[in-house]
Amino acid sequence: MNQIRAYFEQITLLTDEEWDFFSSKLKRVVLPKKAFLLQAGKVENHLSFIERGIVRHFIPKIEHDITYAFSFSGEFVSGYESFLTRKPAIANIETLTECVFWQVTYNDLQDIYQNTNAGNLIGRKASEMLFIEKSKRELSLLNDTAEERYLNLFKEQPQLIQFIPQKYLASYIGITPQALSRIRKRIS
Amino acid sequence: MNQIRAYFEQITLLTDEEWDFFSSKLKRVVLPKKAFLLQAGKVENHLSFIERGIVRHFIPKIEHDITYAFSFSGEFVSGYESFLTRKPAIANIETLTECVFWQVTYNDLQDIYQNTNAGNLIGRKASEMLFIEKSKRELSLLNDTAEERYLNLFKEQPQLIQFIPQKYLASYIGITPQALSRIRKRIS
DNA sequence: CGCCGAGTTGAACTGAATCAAGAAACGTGG
DNA sequence: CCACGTTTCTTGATTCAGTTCAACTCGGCG
Repeated sequence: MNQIRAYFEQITLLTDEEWDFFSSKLKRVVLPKKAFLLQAGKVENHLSFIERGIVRHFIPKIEHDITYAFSFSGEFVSGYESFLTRKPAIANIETLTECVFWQVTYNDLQDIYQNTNAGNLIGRKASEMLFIEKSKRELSLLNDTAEERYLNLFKEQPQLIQFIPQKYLASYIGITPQALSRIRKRIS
Repeated sequence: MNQIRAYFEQITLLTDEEWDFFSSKLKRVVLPKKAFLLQAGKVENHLSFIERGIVRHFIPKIEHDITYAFSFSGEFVSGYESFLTRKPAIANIETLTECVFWQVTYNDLQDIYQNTNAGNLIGRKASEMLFIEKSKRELSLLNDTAEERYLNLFKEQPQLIQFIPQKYLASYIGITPQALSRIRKRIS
């Protein structure tokens, strides 16, 4: 759990009381590979810190799913849209490896927001960071070619390519597995 | 300025003291059509509420700009990535009509965050909303065809189509003006 | 009146989708 | 630990949406 405190303290120093209050709300959860952290149609009730493992966010479709994000150890993960709006999630979140999470519930988080200054600040900063990430992704989708997105993925997340099946990477890039296979052939 | 207070009070009720503190920081700015609210390369120093008018966010490119967002009266606008990170903006923000803004500076906003509970809360909620919007856009770019994105624009922002030149809409959708012209012909 | 930017239309081209089939990798049970 | 079946990856042929380049029209403005 120390890595969670360290994560927060990149944003703001916590008193021991603040940390005790927050950490008392955390519950450790272990999921095997290919398990659902969140199912489409249900309301996301957790914010989860990934101690170990990789998860995939995807929209289920009849023809083929749309994988639109991955999350890794050392990051927070949630069906954040559903978590914030309290509406059913349209996405699934699935473990790609065995995962260890530390979870806080929605109600406990609201409690933290209301009772600690640090909580509200961290919540704001976290949302700001998420916004910035999505903004970068938007520009990449508008501006870069599929090949450029694949190469950027290599550069920024080399660990991805090893553990994540290509069909998911393809979907994340916005192309079919066949097209990704051809791109890989071309640039190798 | 009352519409700003109303905007905030969708999130949380403000005491008169809180509102007075906040509104004392606001400065009214009027810009003509085709003026820059923010220039790429400069650090965004303002968060601006649009009392009247429309602006366009775009990345300047040698070949052709990438228009990636619009903002309208009744909304806040900022080169938010630059504003948050204090790094030079990569985007321009340009008025498409004459505009009236109410602006708060970065330092004044930090002041508000530090000295009011409501400020931090509103900042968090605003960032959360922005994140949700960008998430929707991400899915639209990954999943929808250009034609679907155009039709969605019609449905959700009918006022856009009248006031915004098609070449900007085309860029926003992620296609060339020629392609948009053909789509319009096909569906009409 | 003439010019210029925006929009339209056409023709050739291109990156990726689709459909289809074969090869490789993976996991599950015996 | 091997054998089988399933899934993933690759490769080919065809189709399609959108790009690019180019020519032309239209409307507004100096």
